[in-house]
Formats: sequence, C-alpha cells, structure tokens
Amino acid sequence: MPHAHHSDACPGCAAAPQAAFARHDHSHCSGDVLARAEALAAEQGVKLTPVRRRVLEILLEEHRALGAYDVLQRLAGEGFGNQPPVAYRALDFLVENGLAHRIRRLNAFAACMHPGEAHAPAFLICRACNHVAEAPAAPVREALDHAAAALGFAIERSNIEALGLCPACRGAGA
Amino acid sequence: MPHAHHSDACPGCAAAPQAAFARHDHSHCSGDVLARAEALAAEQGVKLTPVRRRVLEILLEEHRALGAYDVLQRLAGEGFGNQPPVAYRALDFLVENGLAHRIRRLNAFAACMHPGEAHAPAFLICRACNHVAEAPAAPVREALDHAAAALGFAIERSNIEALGLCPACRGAGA
DNA sequence: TCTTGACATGTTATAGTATAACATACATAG
DNA sequence: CTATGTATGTTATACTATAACATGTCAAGA
Ligand SMILES: [Zn+2]
Ligand SMILES: [Zn+2]
Ligand SMILES: [Zn+2]
Ligand SMILES: [Zn+2]
Repeated sequence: MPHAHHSDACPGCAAAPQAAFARHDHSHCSGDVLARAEALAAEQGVKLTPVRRRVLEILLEEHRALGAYDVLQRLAGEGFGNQPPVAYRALDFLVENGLAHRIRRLNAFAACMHPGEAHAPAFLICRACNHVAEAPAAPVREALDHAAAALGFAIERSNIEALGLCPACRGAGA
Repeated sequence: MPHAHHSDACPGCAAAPQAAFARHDHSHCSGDVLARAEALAAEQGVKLTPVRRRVLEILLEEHRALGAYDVLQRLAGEGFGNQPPVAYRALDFLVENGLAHRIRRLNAFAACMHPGEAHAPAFLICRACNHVAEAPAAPVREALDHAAAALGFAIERSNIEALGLCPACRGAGA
C-alpha cells in the first residue's frame, strides 16, 4: 500500500509537476492518482468499469502520453476488445470525466495528475524523452481569458501545449 | 488596388483580430496580408511559387481554418496536382515560413494574419460559425514561459488554442 | 554550351488516427 | 421477470498524414 502516510491530498508528490522529468517514486504518483480517480468517479456517480480503469492504469504507468492505438494494443493483449472504439470510448470517458487529458499536438492521451482539483493545465512535452508534465497554469489561463474577453469571445475549452526540452534532457545536451 | 491609403502597416485593419468575427472589408485583410507575405518571402529568400501562393490565397479567403484535403480539392480543381502531398507540402512550407499556422484542435490550417511581425498568437475558434481569430497573446505566452521556467523546462514551440463562442454567435444565442 | 546539383512538383502507395452503425451483454428499476 | 438504459464488442469506413520514388525546372559552375 503506497503513501499510507496520508489519506487525501499529497502535497509535493503527484501534485509536483517537475516530478514528471525527474527520478521519483512513481508508484506513489500512480497509486495516489488512481485512488483519487476512484473517489471522484464514485462522487460523480459515473462508473469506472474494468476497461476504463485499466486504461487509466495504463496511462498512469509513466508520465507520458499514449496514442489510442498504443492503449488498444495493451488492452487487446489483456483480453479486452481489440477494435479502435474500445480504446477511444474508454479514453473519451476518462477525458470527459476529468480523469485524463487529450494532448492534441501528439494525437495522444495522458492521465490527469490532479483529478477533482480545479486546475487549468498547460502541458510541457519534452521532445527528447517524451515525458509530459501537467504544469499549473492558472495565470496562463487567466491571461488567455483576458485576451479573449478583449475580443468579446467566450472561451469554453482550451488547450495550451508546449514542446521543448525538460531539465534532464537539457542537461544531457540533447 | 486595395488599401492604397498606406504602404506598410495597416493599424486596425488586417491586424484587428476582432475583425474575424465581424462584418468587414475582407478584401482589405487578404490583399494586405498577401502583399506582406510576398514581401516577407522575398526578404527571406524563399520562393512563393504558384501552388504555395495559391494555397495562401485560398486560406485567406475567409477567417477560417481549412483542412489539407479541403485545400487539395481546390487545388485539384484548378489544375494543380490532386494527391495529398501537393497540399501538405505547400501548407508545411507556409507554416515553416511564418505565413500560416496549424490549428491542432481542428487538424487544419489558417493563414497567418501578421506575417513577419513577431507575434505569439492564441487562436480563438468559434464552435458555431467556425471562424478563427489570431489573438495577440504576448501576455499569455509570457505566463506560459514563466510556468515552464519554474520547472526548468525550455519551450521551443507552443500552441495555444481556445474553443468557444464569438461575439456574433453569442448574440445570436447559439 | 553543357553539365550538374538543388529544389519544386507530381504520383503511387501506405501508415496512422478517428468515428458511424449495428449487435450483444449486463445491470438495475419497475 | 421484463423493460430500459448503459456498456462493450465488432464491422466497416472515413479522415489525416507521410514515405518513397519519378519527373521537371532553373541557375551556378566547368
Ligand atoms: Zn510519477
Ligand atoms: Zn526530457
Ligand atoms: Zn478579414
Ligand atoms: Zn461565431
């Protein structure tokens, strides 16, 4: 049982976005997030069925984004359906219920590291190691809302993504 | 000859992002941007060949983003090649040379409304009328750089896109 | 002038991403 | 138990993008 030292929030653990780019006890991240996800699903009255839960676990294995077909391949190998809609439906469910994010730049999906918390994420994608961090971006979102408001535009959904080099890969001189 | 009243910058014309969502003299936008694009290409020593120029003109017809296959269909109807690479190559050229932008949320491309000017655009996409505005987003980009810097991440490219309702469509009660 | 090399275009073929439409299973409420 | 809604499975297809190769064009250099 990971992180028995606390039962709810875990400051500086899964919440720490820089962990995505550094060595860390990742079982802590994934265990923590998965527990929160289950709580959130129960709270919202939606069902985290076996496929859906398994897809979330797969996304949580690493701080990376996976394509739908990567996920599908994993599912198929584990006895679930092996046709695209199986993966897309589970992924869409996770996205719609705030348990995963779609990374448009990569045509891929990543687990949400802050399920249930109100957050306006920006995604930092390392082009060298492919790790993805969900950075807190409330100020970014605020600036975006402001720019939109200046034009009378009402934002409903937004995606903010950046490609570059993470600290580890910068050091390695990629 | 459009906009003969000025020879270089055109404050409040193509530069005005809110124009994308309102009635306006669009030939002014397109004529102005096309002229700037030609100047910029010459200045950068790259060739705005007939296909490339035509693709830019097509993108400039409206404040919308077009899919590669939409562009291709237009090209094919005008005697250019009718295979995907013809469109993708021209579009990639325009994007790489700062004459167009890729809108990832739509898998589509839009003409850059500020070619040659240093700008950090955010794209506002109306889900009702499909118009796309290239909003000035220097503060947004600055906030994003700041959030990334806090994690030691070096941004190279970014995309900032928002979906919602433009002022016109909000009024229409969409 | 002729050649050569760089670049642009054209074409064939295929890879990768996503969804429509229909069939089956399974739960829970009445 | 049976009707209803929801989840899953499956078939087929649509949409997006690129690899690889062939042909054409033009200008610099021999
Ligand atoms: Zn982790
Ligand atoms: Zn990295
Ligand atoms: Zn216009
Ligand atoms: Zn609109």
